[in-house]
Amino acid sequence: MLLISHEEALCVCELVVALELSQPKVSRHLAQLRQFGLLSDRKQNQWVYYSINKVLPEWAKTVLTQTLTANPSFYENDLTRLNAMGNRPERVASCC
Amino acid sequence: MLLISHEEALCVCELVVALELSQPKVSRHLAQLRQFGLLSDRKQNQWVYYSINKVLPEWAKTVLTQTLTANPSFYENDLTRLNAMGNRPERVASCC
DNA sequence: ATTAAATATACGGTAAAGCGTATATTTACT
DNA sequence: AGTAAATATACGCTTTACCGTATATTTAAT
Repeated sequence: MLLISHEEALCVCELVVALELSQPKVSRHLAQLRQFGLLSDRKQNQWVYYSINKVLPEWAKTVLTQTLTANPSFYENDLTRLNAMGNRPERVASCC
Repeated sequence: MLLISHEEALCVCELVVALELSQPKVSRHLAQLRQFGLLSDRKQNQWVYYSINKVLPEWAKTVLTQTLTANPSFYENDLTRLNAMGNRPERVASCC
């Protein structure tokens, strides 16, 4: 959630690299977060991008951003791996 | 956590009534929250009062108060039962 | 001293979560 | 058409969480 919040949107394969978790594991967890309304997904070509659900109540968004900005250490390693990742899918203009 | 935050401090028997959960269940969960540094406890006569750990980082306190003030419905029923509770132990001046 | 209230915890069983593997599906590329 | 990449999901197993019951401990009241 923090990493996605920081990056606006991430696809499954990016999260697999950043979090160093298996693809089914990431996919399953994302499915749950989406199911419970925390994330939304958007399909683009062969990739599925997950982002923070924009209809989340304001207090929930505040909780996220507070946690994010106050704790860079929570995701710095993930971010390092993400930035070191080769072949990251390119975003298309239509999305943002 | 929300209820305790709202009430400053609650003892186990108050939480048992407010949450309508068994005494061992409440006690166990409180023990875990304390163990992980979220709550602190203070013994007073035969009661143990749990409160939000004051050394929690600022962002965590913000998360709590944001969630608390934005969602009274999360704990309104608990609060009703707590206020309807008879024989609530009296706080002693030495504590606050 | 005995009893009662408040709390904590040990034990055992049940329920839930979590994960790896295998596989299905969709899309892109040749 | 065939292959490869990205994603989702079903299945079975293992691990963890969770809870009720019983009981120990501490403190207060009689």
